[in-house]
Amino acid sequence: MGETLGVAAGLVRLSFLVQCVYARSAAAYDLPVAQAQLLCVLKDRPRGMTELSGILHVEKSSLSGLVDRVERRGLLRRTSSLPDRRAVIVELTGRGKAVADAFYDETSEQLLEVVTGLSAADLDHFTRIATRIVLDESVPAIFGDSAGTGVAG
Amino acid sequence: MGETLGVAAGLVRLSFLVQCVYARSAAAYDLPVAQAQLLCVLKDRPRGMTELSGILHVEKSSLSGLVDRVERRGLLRRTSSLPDRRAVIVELTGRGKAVADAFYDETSEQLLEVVTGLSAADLDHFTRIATRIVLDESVPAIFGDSAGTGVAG
DNA sequence: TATTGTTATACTCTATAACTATA
DNA sequence: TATAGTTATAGAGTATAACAATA
Repeated sequence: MGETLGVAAGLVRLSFLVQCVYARSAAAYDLPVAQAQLLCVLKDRPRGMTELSGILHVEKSSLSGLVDRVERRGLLRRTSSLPDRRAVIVELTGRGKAVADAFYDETSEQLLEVVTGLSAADLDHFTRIATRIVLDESVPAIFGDSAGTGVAG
Repeated sequence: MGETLGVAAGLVRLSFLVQCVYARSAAAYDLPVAQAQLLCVLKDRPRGMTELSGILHVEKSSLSGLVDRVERRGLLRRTSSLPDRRAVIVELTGRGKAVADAFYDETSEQLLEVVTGLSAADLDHFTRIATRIVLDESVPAIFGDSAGTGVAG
């Protein structure tokens, strides 16, 4: 052994690896990464455009086009919010929900394989620390239905 | 306490966080993420187009355009390989090297801040495990000059 | 006036397919 | 024939600025 990367290099390369796995899984569902990400955010509940913009860290104008493309695939629909007639609620269709669930499960599985070589103790420790960082930094809930809805610093 | 994400959610959200930090840092240098990434790969040594294509996981045709745009900024130059006259060697210019170094240092610093809340022991453990995963999976050396030149599975 | 969302525009990034030049 | 790289083309993704409708 001996080779040790710094924290920063470890984080960036790990991130690159995760992106690759995510992208490969998305491609298996014929989805661009951005669209798969949107599906995952909408997986558990409908969201407003401004809300989605904050979660995904994209401008509302960019989001309009992204939602258009996913809508064209029949995976989501725009609904109008009754209380505020300016607002739009974005929600998955039945097919959208099915695709989102399948993609989520498949991606989770592929990611588990990435950490297959770790001991149970290391895996547990690693998960705990990663969770800690992510919650500390208020990373939005772009994957997984549990905690975290804020906007990352 | 109580809130715990699964491994997969932890990995994806951590990756999202790292991407955000990376993107913000790149923006501070007026660089699109892909261009910053290319600079980091070239930071320590020149590379051929096919080699870069494998490291960055992009088609050579896409890479041609990417290299064009960075070249137009005066941050790299194409050199011809003497032994094989088909091959092209891509290397940073003086300014490119300066920008790459500055971006790399700044990004590393920003990423360190992300793990500021961890104890020394946790940070050490985390880094060791992340390094282990990244080396096990042969993640290319897209950041940091140490080990890893293979192509991710 | 402020906010919600869209449209117009321009650029980056990406892949596929067809191509040139060299090996 | 095979490999190195480019060009052509088309589409996705993004931001900025200007706009419409509602609050």
